[in-house]
Amino acid sequence: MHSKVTLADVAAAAGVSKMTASRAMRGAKDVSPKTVERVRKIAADLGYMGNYVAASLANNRTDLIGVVVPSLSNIVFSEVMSGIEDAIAGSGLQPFFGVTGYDPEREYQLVRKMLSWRPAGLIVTGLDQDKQTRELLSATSAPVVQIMDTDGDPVDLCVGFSQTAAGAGMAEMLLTEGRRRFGYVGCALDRDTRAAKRYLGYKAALQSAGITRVPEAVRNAHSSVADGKALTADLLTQHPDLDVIYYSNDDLAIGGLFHCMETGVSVPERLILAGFNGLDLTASLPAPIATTRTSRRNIGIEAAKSILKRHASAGSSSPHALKTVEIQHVMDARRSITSI
Amino acid sequence: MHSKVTLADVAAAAGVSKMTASRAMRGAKDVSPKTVERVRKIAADLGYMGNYVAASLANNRTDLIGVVVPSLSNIVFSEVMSGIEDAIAGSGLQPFFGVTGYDPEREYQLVRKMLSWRPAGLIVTGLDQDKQTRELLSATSAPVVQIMDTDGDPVDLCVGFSQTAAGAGMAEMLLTEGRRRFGYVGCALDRDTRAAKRYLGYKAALQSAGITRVPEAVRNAHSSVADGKALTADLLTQHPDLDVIYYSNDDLAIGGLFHCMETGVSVPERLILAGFNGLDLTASLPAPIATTRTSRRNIGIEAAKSILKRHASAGSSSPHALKTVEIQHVMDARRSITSI
DNA sequence: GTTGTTTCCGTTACCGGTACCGTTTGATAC
DNA sequence: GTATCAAACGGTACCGGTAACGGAAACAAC
Repeated sequence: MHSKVTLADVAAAAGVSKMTASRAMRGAKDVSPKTVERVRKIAADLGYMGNYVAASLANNRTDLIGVVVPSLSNIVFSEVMSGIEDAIAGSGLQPFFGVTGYDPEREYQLVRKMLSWRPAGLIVTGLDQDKQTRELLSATSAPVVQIMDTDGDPVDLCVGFSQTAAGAGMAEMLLTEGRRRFGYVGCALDRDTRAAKRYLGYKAALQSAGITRVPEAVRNAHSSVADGKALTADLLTQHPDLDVIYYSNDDLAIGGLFHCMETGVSVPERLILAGFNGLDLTASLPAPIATTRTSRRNIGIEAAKSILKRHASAGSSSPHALKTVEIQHVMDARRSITSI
Repeated sequence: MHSKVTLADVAAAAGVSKMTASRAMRGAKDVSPKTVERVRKIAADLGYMGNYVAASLANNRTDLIGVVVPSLSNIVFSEVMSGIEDAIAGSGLQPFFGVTGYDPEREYQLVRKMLSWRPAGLIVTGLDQDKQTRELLSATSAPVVQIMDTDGDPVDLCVGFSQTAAGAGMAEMLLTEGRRRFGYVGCALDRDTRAAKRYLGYKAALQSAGITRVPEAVRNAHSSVADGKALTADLLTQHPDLDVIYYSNDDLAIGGLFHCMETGVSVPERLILAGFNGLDLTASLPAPIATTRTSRRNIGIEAAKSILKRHASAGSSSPHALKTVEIQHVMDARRSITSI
């Protein structure tokens, strides 16, 4: 076992100073090729493994990017993370994730913890952190990217789209399809502020069209296909005349579709179902549902890129690198609505 | 801005030594309650934020748990991660994730990187790492948990179930259902060694029953519902007489189901479709498919727990804490097959 | 031969905490 | 009044690297 080989050991074995060994291992200049080779060989023989903790402390920066998401059971966030991964791959940076479970207190603790690691950047979901979390985020010198939402006031960088506009856009599309009797099914609107914003946009757009009555079936629980099925059944029992139902996401809408298939409600002829996210699955369903395709993968990619950009220019930055509060990238969810 | 407040600053402001400030912040003993209160107040006023990097270096341990998964687009791993999160919550430990994309080279690099952070533990997916990765894993003093698979030789701890047995179990169930004409649809079997193992178990069980001809449609690409649809179409065109198709996972099977619904093949009467994983979605489908329910959430939980256990006893451990190669927890996938 | 100019390497001083051990102080005991 | 002891706090030496600077040797130019 070679459990605790340090750089000093390698240096000693190679007959050079710690500093030279360090340079050789990192591929820095000011070392002769022969020495590099020798040091590396010895390091390999000894089973030396660098210590990021020490290195990070020494140069006062880590190569970690903290990523805060509300949930992992929602595939959307997995895809965001996947995009981040891809954008970062090869840059030497390393993402580390944390899950809040839509709990503001956990979010605060998580952000604190992450900042204690002095990350190279932070990516957090949404714009609606609570006050103390916001304070933390604005006090950091690391770049902070808020993603998935642009309806609000970003702390630093922001990559996403307007949730309100997405909801409104869907309503408008459905109106032009000639529908008039709108329903709504949602889950966890108390905590999922983005879903709530979509609902607001949806209702506002309908209101503008003179439609004020929007029967709803909501539940404050984690959303699932099974919930979509059950809530749709509830809603249609109460309001059998509906000709469109908007769901807070695709999972619920798919559940709704399955309910309709089992009870013989023809989709989309008699009833249009509209979800949100544009999951791959929706393209393969036996009957078409409407959805808003969100480019969540790209959101992850763009978020990571904007951190990389800052990171790259970090060395040459002016001493007082001001935080540029800006919306880096806005994806237009309104434009990516799948019509029926 | 209070960007670079260190413990020394806090100590100076409080009129105590760094050491006392450190103890006060950590809630260690040997500090008077008054002092603790004063120091903490000043720390809060100054916006002091601990530095995990420095702390970790000083006491030679981090509270990080590295988690290596092959993919994030597969919801199964999200759920594993979710289980890990839950089990760890409140323990002070912090998971950080990495994605290999089923690439052994990336897996090696990732494991190296993670170990360079001197984590409190490592959770990696599968038992089939390549040689150099295995060497890294066995050289570490941190506990290593390999998950999702027990058909092989674990480096240290292991939480999972036998993939081979799962495949065989499904075959046996289907045989007792009276089926005789078996097909198979799979994706990425070259890289997803666990799916490959299930297929082997499946074929072996069929062989024992005297069935040697198993038409297959496979594709070396990332699996999706759309692929399931397409591959099922291919397979049924070539072999319309099949009365059962086993898929390498639920996504593909769901795609198969959608294909059957669209082409009028009655499921499960004429054709049984069998997937793997037991996704929630499968319970809500308009027609029943068979699947193997894997308790992936529990796998995550148990894996994290076994690391916590080691972590807790780390202080009192003997100097030569031997690695105990053991299978900590085995879930029996064979027992959780959903019959039709 | 003297004076640059590279190239390569070592010395020193940290980075921001914590373990370990020593010291001071007040209280209690005798 | 002195001995004893626990509680509270400080000094020092690290943890394992790296930045910054300095210096010696090798090579070039004049």
